[in-house]
Amino acid sequence: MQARARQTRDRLLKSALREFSAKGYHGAKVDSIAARAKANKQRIYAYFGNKEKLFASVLRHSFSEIIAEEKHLAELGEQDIPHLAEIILRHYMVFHRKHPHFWRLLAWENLEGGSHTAVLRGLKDESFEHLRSLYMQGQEQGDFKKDVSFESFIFVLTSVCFFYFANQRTMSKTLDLDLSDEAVQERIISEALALLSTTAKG
Amino acid sequence: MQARARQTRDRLLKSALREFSAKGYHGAKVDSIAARAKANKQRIYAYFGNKEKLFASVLRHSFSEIIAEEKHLAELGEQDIPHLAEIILRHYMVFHRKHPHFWRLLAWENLEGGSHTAVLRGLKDESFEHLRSLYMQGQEQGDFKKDVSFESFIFVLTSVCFFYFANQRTMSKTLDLDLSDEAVQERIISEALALLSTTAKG
Amino acid sequence: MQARARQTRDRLLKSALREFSAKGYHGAKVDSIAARAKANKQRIYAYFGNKEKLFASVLRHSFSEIIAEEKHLAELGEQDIPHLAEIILRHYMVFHRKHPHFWRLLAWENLEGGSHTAVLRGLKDESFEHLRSLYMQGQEQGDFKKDVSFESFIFVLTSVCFFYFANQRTMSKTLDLDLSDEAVQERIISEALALLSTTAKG
Amino acid sequence: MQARARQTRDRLLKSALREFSAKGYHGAKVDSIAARAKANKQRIYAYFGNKEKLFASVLRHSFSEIIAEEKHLAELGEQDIPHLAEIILRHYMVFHRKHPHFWRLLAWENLEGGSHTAVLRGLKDESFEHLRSLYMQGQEQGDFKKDVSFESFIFVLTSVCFFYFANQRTMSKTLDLDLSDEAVQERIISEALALLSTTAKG
DNA sequence: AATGAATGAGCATTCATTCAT
DNA sequence: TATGAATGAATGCTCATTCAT
Repeated sequence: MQARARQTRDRLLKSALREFSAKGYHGAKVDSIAARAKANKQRIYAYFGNKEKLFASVLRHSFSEIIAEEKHLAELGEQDIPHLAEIILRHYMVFHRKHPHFWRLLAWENLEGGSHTAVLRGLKDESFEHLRSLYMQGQEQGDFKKDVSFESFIFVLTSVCFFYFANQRTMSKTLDLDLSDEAVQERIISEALALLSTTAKG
Repeated sequence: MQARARQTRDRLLKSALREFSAKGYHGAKVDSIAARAKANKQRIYAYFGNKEKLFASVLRHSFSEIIAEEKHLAELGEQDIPHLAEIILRHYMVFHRKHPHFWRLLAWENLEGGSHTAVLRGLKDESFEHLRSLYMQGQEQGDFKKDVSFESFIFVLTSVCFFYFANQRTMSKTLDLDLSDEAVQERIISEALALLSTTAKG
Repeated sequence: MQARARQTRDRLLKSALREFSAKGYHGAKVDSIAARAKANKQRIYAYFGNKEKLFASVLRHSFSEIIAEEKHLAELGEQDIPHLAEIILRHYMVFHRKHPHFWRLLAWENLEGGSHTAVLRGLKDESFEHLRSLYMQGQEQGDFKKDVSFESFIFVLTSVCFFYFANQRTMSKTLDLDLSDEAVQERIISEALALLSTTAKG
Repeated sequence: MQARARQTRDRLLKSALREFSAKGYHGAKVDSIAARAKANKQRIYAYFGNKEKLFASVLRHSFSEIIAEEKHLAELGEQDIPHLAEIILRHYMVFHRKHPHFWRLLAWENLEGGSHTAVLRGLKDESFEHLRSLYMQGQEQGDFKKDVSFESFIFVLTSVCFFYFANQRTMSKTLDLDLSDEAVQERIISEALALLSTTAKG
């Protein structure tokens, strides 16, 4: 593949990411994707086969690119264990804010049948395994309750962060709070952490 | 409106709910909705105006029907305060399991622009206000931490339940747990409650 | 046919006249006609058969009603012969202004194939025959040129009047004159009469 | 635009002219236009935007093409002034016979709301201005009556020609004359000219 | 490699007409 | 007589995909 072709392909991927993220699979139009990429529509079929395969490519490509940034979590050390909940919670909040396409693509996937989900398998494994070992060490040390498994621990943290962004529109109305405001976000974070008094010492 | 018309209208609403819930606004097709309802396509325009208004009707109708069931929460009394977190968490888990369309419609709305969200305004207010007063009473009594507002409290509970269903597919893979299994669900619930040691007494 | 039915029928005819005149056969909608008449759509089929037959009825009914007013011309006497051109020209100008549906229905008919034209046959005959005899008498007397037949005479007069209304929109633009203005109309009339120096005496 | 595209576009324009001329804007169907042009329906939207814009294109294109033929009138010289009425009358009769779409499109426009008429503005101006100067010169020379403005003069001539074709069907019945017969046409022309004894000399 | 041209199935919506009460 | 309910064939327009240059 020549340099020019690579560039066209990249532009198409970027454009497709924005379209799919914004409008979902059915809402995104091949014409728009091509137009936004300033490429000829036909190139999509030349490079990706069809719309469906383009979607899968977008998922694979942007997820791996995004998740590459998660290294931060993989570099945590023993000294971080007592503040693990806060570190993770803040990490994901920053992460979602930085990568607004992530939760959207995930949500589309969960809604539209998840036929491309296979792509995701194993993507998070590494950092998760590291966090798991830190958490279990924390349980031994009495930092975390013994009756709360790592899965549940990470599940709750993940839920809050995802939900914060994914349901921002509707929850802002329900709670009469502007969740897009950073101050509000900070308040929710600190209060949620207070609620999750993770320590086993009570 | 005659009886026959009412029936046709109801069939259309039901069919539309299923279509919109399954495929979202753009993915749902008017033809399918009519076909599934065994009604003539034109009836949709006679009764609802157009696809968009049909969607709004579906939202309004099924949400109000669903939320009518939330009365359960509105009937909680003082004696329930100490177990409020558990009651709410279990309530929403049951609720989502029973009404699989709810989180889907909500998710589509959040993804597809949320232009119909106005419909939802005020729907939850009543039960929420009741819960809020119980929670604040609980704070006075020392059942709940004073530094955790009702908004954050309910936010975390809501997040976990919504996320449990909305991201079931992807999280099952990530955590290597079958979240559709009731036993797994029970485990997550109880561990999450352990994590949320809501009591102010430590 | 009962009184109520007769009223409904009449309202439908009136409404149909306005719709067909304004939008032509294809542009007029059965629903609109019924709605404007505040009648049930189905009545149209009960009373007239279908849209096409309704159109024919409108043509027949309103033409005969309109033309009944042409009696004025049938009452002209010998003393009017010298001013026949002016009388006829002014008559048709007033006529068209008073019955704006007339030229429209005629124009639709001429455009859309004229399949209903048979309806018109003989409608004008009476007054025409009277005018013809006056004109021929005028020719004998030297009021009119002998080399101009009645047909051509009436043709030119009719043309000017019809064209004045039928092409008002486009001719106003072409001539940069506001033909809907009564003063302009008067000017055109008198100048046209000057042009048609009908007298055989020069 | 490539050669093939240009051909397709031209075929569509031609087909659209026939359809719109025959059935008017509402009566013409996009499917028929495409079918008659042996082109894919979608091409209409690619080349013209939508039905409305196609109609405007047809109007603009065929009118300018037709009117290009009016040069004949723009080339008249001083020696033609005495016979101006006859020249113009015969010119328009030939013109209408040759371009049967012209009066039809005009008539549709006048009937259907004339929202596209703006397209026509200025199209005839040139030849009209030339005729106007010849006419005024003729008035000076005593060829034409001083009390008949150019507007009225041209109005009457235009009326007769337009009406002759536009109301051929209905007038043939009314006058019991076959206006489509060339001999009849010739008779009407010469008699009308006799009637319009334009000369100021009487 | 890239682009313009063409296609056919699909989609939301409308409309004349018929059926049932 | 009158009205509401239902139908099926359009109708203007879009879209993913393929063909030709």
